[in-house]
Amino acid sequence: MAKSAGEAKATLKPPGNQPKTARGEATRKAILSAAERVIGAKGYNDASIGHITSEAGVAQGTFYIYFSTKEQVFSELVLEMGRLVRHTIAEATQGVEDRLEAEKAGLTAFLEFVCAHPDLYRIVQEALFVDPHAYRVYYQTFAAGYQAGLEAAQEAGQISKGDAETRAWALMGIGRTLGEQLVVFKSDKPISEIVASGHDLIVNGIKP
Amino acid sequence: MAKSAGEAKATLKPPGNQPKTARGEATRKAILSAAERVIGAKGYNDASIGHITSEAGVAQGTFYIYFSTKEQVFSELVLEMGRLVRHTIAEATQGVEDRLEAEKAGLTAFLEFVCAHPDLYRIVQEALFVDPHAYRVYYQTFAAGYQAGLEAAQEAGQISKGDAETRAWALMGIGRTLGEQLVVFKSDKPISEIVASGHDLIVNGIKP
DNA sequence: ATGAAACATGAACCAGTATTCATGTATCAT
DNA sequence: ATGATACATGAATACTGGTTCATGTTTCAT
Repeated sequence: MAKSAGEAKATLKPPGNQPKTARGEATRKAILSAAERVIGAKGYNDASIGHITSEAGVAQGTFYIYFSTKEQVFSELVLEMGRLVRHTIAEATQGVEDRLEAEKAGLTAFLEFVCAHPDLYRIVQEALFVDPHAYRVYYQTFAAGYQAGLEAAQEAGQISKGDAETRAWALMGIGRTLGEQLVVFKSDKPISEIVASGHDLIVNGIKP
Repeated sequence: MAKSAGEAKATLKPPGNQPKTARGEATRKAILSAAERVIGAKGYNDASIGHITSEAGVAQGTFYIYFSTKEQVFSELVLEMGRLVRHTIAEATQGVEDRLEAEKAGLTAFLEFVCAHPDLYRIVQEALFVDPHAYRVYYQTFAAGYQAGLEAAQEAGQISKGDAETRAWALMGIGRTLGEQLVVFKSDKPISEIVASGHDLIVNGIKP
């Protein structure tokens, strides 16, 4: 019942137009992927529709067959980034019983991900201005999952007691900034070293 | 000698025009402060010169008496933000002998600062796209200072040994994200609590 | 085959806005 | 007083770039 209504008037969003053919599907993907590269490289404002479509190898008007607005393609990228990151980390920590080990695996996976997708990484930051809602969703979803994980680990006695919400944000911040050091500031330090130092900090702190 | 040359051709930057009168000084400040509010609120692109000047209570042309370009006023804001933050933290940690205590004082000062200047905080993030150079300078300067402090504390045996560079970035990330939680996500958690939890994490880690 | 739906094109439209400029007005040293 | 310099104005300029549209072309069910 709730489902049938959603089709006619799109309870949540009018997504431009969804392709109905394999050809359309391919074109839409081409545009989306071009947008990722172009926006990631030049930023939202300097990335014109013309740039994006020419990178995708289609005419300018084609863009508006699949996206109703420039902002929409951006939002979609942010959403996709969120799903990808969470999926990547979930996969990497799958089956790791010890939380401290899971932290290490998660941090490693995250840093590898941002190295593989430097564009997407920058895009999320710009969302704070271009699409604040997407930005909030991105971080709040991530933080909520993180917090739940920490709380479970506390119950299990795998980590010390503490304010899981603040911890979640703080740990997220560590990953974020270390990722930025890699991608934005182009550090050549190997990921394994960064993870080792970062993880030691997370586990033991800095007290003598 | 070095000075006299600097005047004619500005070795470092042509700062639009520096005012030479108290009146000019005041106008320039008014524009800069209006720019902070407007850009902070609407973002760089949606903040037009018209918005800024009308907020400042001057005509549009007046802007170009003091700034040669829209980007320049932005850069100046980022630079100012950097100086302000570093100054604020330096002041707060002044004379605190123990590094662990200094961390707490610094984190508190930082969070209080971002609460007092939410606009400036957002502006720095946007610099990644609008003025990447200013962005890099901001974080690298901050990180370098942080790292030096950590290294000194290590020598003094006040904190454990570890990769000071990575630690500096990680700790910066904690402050950054906790500040964001406050300002962007409007958490109502009192700063003292956030600091307590964050500081405990920094000092002791999360191991059981 | 064939008509309709989906897809594609790129030139034209148009709104917004950064920047310039010709024309004033205030301030101050002499 | 008076000329010079700093400061202020706001309309005009110039250009960018998102979006639309009239016109094709491809795909596919029947």
